[in-house]
Amino acid sequence: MTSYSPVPEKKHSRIQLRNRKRIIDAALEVFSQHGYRGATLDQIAEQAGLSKPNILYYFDGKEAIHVTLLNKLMETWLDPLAKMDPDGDPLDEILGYMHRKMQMSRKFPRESRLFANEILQGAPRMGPHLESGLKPLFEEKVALIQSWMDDGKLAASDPRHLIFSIWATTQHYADFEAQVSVLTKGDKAVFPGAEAYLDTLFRKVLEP
Amino acid sequence: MTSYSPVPEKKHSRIQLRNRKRIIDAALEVFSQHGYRGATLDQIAEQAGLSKPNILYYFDGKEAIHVTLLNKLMETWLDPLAKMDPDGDPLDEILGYMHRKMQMSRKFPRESRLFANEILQGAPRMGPHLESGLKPLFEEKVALIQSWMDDGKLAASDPRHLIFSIWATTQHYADFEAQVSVLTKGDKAVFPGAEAYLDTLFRKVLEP
DNA sequence: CTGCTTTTTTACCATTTGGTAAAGTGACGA
DNA sequence: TCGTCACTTTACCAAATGGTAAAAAAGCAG
Repeated sequence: MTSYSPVPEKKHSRIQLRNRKRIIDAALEVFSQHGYRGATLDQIAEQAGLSKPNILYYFDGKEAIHVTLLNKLMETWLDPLAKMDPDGDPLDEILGYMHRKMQMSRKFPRESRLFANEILQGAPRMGPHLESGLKPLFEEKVALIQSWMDDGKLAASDPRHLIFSIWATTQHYADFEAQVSVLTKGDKAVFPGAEAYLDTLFRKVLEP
Repeated sequence: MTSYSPVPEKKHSRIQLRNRKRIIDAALEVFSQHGYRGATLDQIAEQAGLSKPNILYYFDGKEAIHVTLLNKLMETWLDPLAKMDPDGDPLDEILGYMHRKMQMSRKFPRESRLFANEILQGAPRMGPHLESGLKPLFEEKVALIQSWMDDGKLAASDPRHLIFSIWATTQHYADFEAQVSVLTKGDKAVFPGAEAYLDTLFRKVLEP
């Protein structure tokens, strides 16, 4: 069992904890804005309020920071889907999921863009995580939705493309914010409008 | 009037034309895969089969290549939307638009990722184009769709979010291909399935 | 206080990368 | 065949960037 920390085993002092958190926060800011290659250790250092060598005291390198960040956020990212309840009302569960994803776009746009960047580049540092983290969850929920459709509780369609369309439409507002904001300038209620629109949209596809 | 070309005015020899095209093609490949900062002139040079200084003989620099590329592709990118016909059948026109966008994702995924990269980073080299190229067209079509809705030819909803959702869902298959392919491994008919699903989806929102 | 460990800084380094100067090569008309 | 102009290559350079070594400073247990 190797550790990411420079200290061999889990010896996390208060300073250790505080600075590692600072670095991860700074890295989220910088990586999500510039992508992996576009981000520099100097930028992360400045954002974190630490010197570059000091950052390398806490992490083994640029890539280690990025991987740690991705790992840390993976659970948060999958959480809304994991919360989809097999025992709940099918329509409520899926619309609820869509709304939770929308909240993610609204509250965590940096996290959204971080993942978007990584996937766009072909997921070079996240391939394994897609297989081991996302895929099983995806398949579980696809099967769940399929069973709801088979039971006639939802209109039949391809559950995989349904999930893709939820991801696409909700993440769009975070990932393509630069474009959305140009095209909706002056509208203070873009997110509420989007939520209302998507609610109607998915309700119409899903209602039996 | 300044020109991008090293030759002051429009003196485009055969070699000039051929090599500029090679460079643009190579740049599309490299920029779409690695993003602006991630791409290097050496990569573009190798892909183009030319030396780096030779590339700089044809273009003023990395940024000039990127800007030229973006400009060249802008029209192609907006074309499907521009083709939406005010005199056509509303439902056919919008679904037709969606299908044309889907074709773009299928046939020009690199172009899609190029734009996605640029927007994700906040459109630093495309801001003006969004304002001058995309925005007027967007607003024209929003007004058109709104008038169709006002006339009762389509179910009422927010035309802006409708267009966003078409962009999001169709481009998803190109931009997040790395993720889609992991989750649909073995399925040879992802695109046809997506098209059928999206056809149903938008038909249900749009039908009055 | 004291000695030891953890943390931070200073001073570097090697590589990569965008870019340039200038010499060389080739095509083509007079 | 020669001169000119368009194109290409060779040999560089300065800045940026990821990373390191080692000294200095700060914590902290006794």
